[in-house]
Amino acid sequence: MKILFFGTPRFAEIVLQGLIDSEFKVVGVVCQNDKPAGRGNKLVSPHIVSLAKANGLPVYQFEKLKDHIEDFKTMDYDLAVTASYGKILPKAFLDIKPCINVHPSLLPKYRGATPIQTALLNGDKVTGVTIMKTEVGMDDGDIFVQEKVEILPEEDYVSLLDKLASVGLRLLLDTLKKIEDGTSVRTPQNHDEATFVKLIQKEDGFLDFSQTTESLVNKVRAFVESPVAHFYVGGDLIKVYKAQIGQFAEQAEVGQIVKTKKKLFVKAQDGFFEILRCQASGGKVLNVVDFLNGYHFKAMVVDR
RNA sequence: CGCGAGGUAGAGCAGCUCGGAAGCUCGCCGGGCUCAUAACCCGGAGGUCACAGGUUCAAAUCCUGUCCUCGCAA
Repeated sequence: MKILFFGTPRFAEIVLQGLIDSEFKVVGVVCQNDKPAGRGNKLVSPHIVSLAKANGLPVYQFEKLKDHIEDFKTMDYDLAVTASYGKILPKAFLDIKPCINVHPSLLPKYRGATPIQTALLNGDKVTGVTIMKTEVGMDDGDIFVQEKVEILPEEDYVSLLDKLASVGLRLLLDTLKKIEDGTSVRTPQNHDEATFVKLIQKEDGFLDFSQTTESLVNKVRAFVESPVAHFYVGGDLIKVYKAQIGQFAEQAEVGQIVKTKKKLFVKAQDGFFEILRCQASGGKVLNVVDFLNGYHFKAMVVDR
């Protein structure tokens, strides 16, 4: 079975790698356009482009799929697979060949672009992966298979994404086999139970210490890749990559910074938010011990 | 040429304005103290101050160029 793959970020990369290694033949990769990024605003290709090229696969980066329907019609493939492609596929494309999607949530829960972050933000203990038919509506197609995945307390966006992607890959390969055999079965979603996730804005990463330590830690876990949980002290930006609910028996005002030789806390609504890994502007991401060795606090209360 | 910060012991930083013996914290090695610690004391090893030129009696420090890292914006 020849597969045309649609996907852009890391989640898609993991799935694509698995497909390449499988018995199925990937005939091409469609991903988003190169974008100006980083210092100098140089044009940067999505990571997945190098993976595709390293495996000799043609890469298609179309501004609008709608304008390339004829191109797709002439392509030699049997089935399209989407995984975090990042764009809605037009009906004209979906009408050409069947298309299935890998979605990292227990649909109909968490439809949309940020299911993994949302599960972490909400402090969920369980999430999952769903293989479903790609339709015009957002993540509302019939379900082939779904599997629960436990979220461990120390898990963050990156580790959870890896776990979900590898489960998703296994389920996808399973489903592809069944489709090939003609034994696949799919059931409609219960649309009444559907929930939708929000897109993430940069300011969503701001740590407001009037919130609970648990919600702050969840924010760190969810946003570790982007936009990264952060706050300001004395005008300096501090990004937090790893944190936990701290154990510290002292009184302090909300937003006050408390440090010992090897530990760094910020008082939050209901306790101490302990920073384990962070970064100041211009510096590298550091474990808290290294950070404390050199960083000079310009204030001992976070900026509002 | 989008804006900005930085490269100094294994790690994180200070020193640079105003040129004149390489310093702090952590780690490491050795010793000591304590019922105990989110601890403490003594000693030790470890650095071509990113690289290359230039100015000077003298450069981590001033000037020029190169390489690398990071924050912002998009």
